Amino acid sequence: MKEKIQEQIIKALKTLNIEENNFSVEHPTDFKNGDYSTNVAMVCAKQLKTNPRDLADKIKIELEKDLIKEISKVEVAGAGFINFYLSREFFTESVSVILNEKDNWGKNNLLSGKKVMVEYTDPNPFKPFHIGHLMANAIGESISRIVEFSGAKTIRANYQGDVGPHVAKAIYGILNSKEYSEVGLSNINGSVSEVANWIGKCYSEGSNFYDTDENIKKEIEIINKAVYDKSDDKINKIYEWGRSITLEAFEEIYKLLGTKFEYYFFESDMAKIGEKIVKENVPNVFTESDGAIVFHGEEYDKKLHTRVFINSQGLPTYETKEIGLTITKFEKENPDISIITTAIEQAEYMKVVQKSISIMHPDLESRMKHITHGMMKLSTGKMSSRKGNIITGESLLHDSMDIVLEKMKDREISEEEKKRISEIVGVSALKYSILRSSLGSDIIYDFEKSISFDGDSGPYLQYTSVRANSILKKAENINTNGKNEIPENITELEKILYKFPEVVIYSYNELQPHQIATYLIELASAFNTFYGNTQILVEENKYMSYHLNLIKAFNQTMKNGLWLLGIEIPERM
RNA sequence: GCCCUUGUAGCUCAAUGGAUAGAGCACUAGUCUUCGGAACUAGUGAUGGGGGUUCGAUUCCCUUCAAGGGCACCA
Repeated sequence: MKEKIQEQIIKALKTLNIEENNFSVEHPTDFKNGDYSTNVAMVCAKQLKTNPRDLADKIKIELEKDLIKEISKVEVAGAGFINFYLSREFFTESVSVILNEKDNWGKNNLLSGKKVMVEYTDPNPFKPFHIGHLMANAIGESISRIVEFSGAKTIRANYQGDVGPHVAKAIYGILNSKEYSEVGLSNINGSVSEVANWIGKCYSEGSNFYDTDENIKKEIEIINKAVYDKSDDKINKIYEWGRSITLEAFEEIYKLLGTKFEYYFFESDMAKIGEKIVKENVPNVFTESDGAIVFHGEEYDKKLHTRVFINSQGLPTYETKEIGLTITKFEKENPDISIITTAIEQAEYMKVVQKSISIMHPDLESRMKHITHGMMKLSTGKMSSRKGNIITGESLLHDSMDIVLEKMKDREISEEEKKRISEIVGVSALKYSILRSSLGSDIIYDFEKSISFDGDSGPYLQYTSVRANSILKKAENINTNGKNEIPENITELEKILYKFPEVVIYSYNELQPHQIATYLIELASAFNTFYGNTQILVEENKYMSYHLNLIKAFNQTMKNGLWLLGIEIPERM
């Protein structure tokens, strides 16, 4: 539609002998200024040395000579805006387009035939899955779906640190725990998530000892080495046990969150691959310095800095593993775009690593994208899994689910269904609170306020949908014959519905899921207004079919939009 | 010290260089409308400070203040 309007304007300019293509056609923020608006008169007025409003009037007259059927009215307003009002036919048609396209409504093919790999979540075995991981997961999943909606084949990947000092600290904590010393591993029982939490606690304790006791620090370093070379049977046993049980616990969370990964990469596998690449590229890319192998980022871009890739003891650092990972991804899948989602603290680091890769493989430079989210912070201070003052993802999910159960306590629904609903709604509350704001800035997590169930929230969107569904269900048995007139005035709901595909494209271009969230809130709010002052299922209503179609179109759009945020809609709530 | 982010209503967040800066929470006043009140209607209230570019700046540039992150052997 936008393109059609642009064509009309260019045609009008031609007859007026004006040359200008630097104007824009946009949606005005306020509906009373029309459905589309152009600034063309203001842009041209200066070079023609005329008053923008007079010029706008002239252009308007030209436009009106040959108006396309989708436009009912053209007006000049404000400082010289030309506003276009879409016609009744346009809106009626767009509702039927939605009903035809169903689950494909809103898709585009900007990435058709392309392959996109998205890496996100990245929790570490032996450490707790905290709200930062929850954040990365919600964002990464949404980005994956937005990319998928744009026609790409999407590959989801997860990168996990299964070696390193954190593992040794956890193992030390386990070895010195009361539970282990009494009975060994055989008697540490409980559900998978309970055991995983216990391991997380052992990590935190081991970490405290590491920081405060020199002797224990040395012990932990010995364990660390043993983990690397697998030289100690007792440690190997604990390692295998702890690794698999924490990974299993993560898997339970992914299931609840609705994520399914195609690839799991582990740091232990990436180190060797990266090390080989780094060593092969000394001295042309990497250089030796003080016994270590480093990359001087600032030599290529003064905003970058130097980082160590292989330390002076000959051990590969995280940077080297990142190279191994990146190259592995391209070798295995050769994605057209490789997206990585991490916290913002990795931003400067990633720029340096990606620069080093770009020098070795110039063709990859434009294909690597790093998106960052802010840090999740407690209102009481910074979270640290080392200090143990973290909120685990699991406890947060359960708190959220408990609130839903509490709200439903008087409803006559089976306990089993209530549990299922609490999962869908609880996850939605959490995901929405993460996805509602743009990526990049910090989220201050306040225990009381951060999960919302009304207003600007995930459950509000679900609730609106559930109500709409409820009407449609009741309408199934109603005879709508002869009730299919269409009112002349256009609802705000219709003025929002047709914009959905544009929002998806915008959201993809910016890689910003919150664009979808913001749109859906506007949409739900418009629906609730419509719902509030329209009587839909009364016998004498001649607009019944039109109203029901509008509700179906709303529901389809809400369903597709919530899918992009990784949120399901329950049958009832 | 250098580099990167971010400063919008009391709070949490929006705003593709455009029109009267939008929401939610909180607060105030209403709606018990039949189809689900996790709702609806209305009101109060904001661009850190100072310059500049522009017909037009929350948006771009400069400067200043403030917060967060990063800057060699952690991940």
